[in-house]
Amino acid sequence: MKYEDEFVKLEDHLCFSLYACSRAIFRLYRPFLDELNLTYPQYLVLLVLWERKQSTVKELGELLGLDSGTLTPMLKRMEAAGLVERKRSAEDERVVMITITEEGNHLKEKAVCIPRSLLESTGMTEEEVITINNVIKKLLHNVNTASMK
Amino acid sequence: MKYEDEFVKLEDHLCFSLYACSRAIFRLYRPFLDELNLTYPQYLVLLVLWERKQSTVKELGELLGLDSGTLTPMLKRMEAAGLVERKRSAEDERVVMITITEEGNHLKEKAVCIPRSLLESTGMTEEEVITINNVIKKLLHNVNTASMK
DNA sequence: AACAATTATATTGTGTACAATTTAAATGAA
DNA sequence: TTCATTTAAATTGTACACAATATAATTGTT
Repeated sequence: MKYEDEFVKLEDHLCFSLYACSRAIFRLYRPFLDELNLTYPQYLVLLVLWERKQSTVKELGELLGLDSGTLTPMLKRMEAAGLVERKRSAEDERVVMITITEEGNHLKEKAVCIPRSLLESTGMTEEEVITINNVIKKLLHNVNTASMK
Repeated sequence: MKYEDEFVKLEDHLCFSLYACSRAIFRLYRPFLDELNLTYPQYLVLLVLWERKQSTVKELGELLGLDSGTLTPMLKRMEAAGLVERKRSAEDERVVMITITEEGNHLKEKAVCIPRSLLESTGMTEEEVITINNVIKKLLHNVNTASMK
């Protein structure tokens, strides 16, 4: 009945565990991403573009849970680095199409080994990771549903 | 055998789920914390100080997984807001003691209801949250152990 | 058609994160 | 004791996050 009590400690805050854990995993990614000159959020954008070649800022925002205030400058940096192209759609001038470049696509080959490397460095089994991921995805869904109201 | 494959999708990246989920929960906290004029990381600092009244920058860094580059400016803002005091230790001039003020301590009464409110808004049971928290804390431990090597 | 409302990005401003470096104090070995 | 090493914070610089606002294009209503 922790949540009935007067005070919930830091360590009992699920939100803190998630926050600390995601940053701790960022740290594991860093040496691999440094190799590719990528930040973690940039890597996430590429994951989307490796799947579908092309996307809009709006769609990237929905998939990653980021807004244009975060994405616009990040995508400009990625464009400057030669990883993506930004072009206004001809049909709807409000929309900016983000397309992956040859160079951006080429990084995929160097990046595919990262998930397995990280899995090994934590010493966890693939099944464990998949199970936890499903739990977190369900939690994310609950939280997003809650924030709609 | 996802991790043996050529390519792991965004949604199968546990790290992305954790990252998205922790930011989604931040969003649930926001209206409550706005009321107290706190950011989420500042709330975390107060959680520590509500437990032990006093801490050092180093200790806060270890507990929260943040470094002085993040904490120093944040603690200065909290000092400016009247929530904490920053004072060099007399025994060891390198150490900065962070002490909670009357005002900072007073916020505790307004904040204790937050965890329960959030629990209710997600519609999850306390047992579920505790279970997930234990899973994530174990994962965090594994990740931190991995990064030592 | 005219114009209000909506939509997709961009911009501005504040607050983290964190690597890398700096500074000053304390510790330890010769 | 003396000086190299270590340690705790602070500083610098870059990159997110995100609220709030602005801008321009499209859609919906009358």
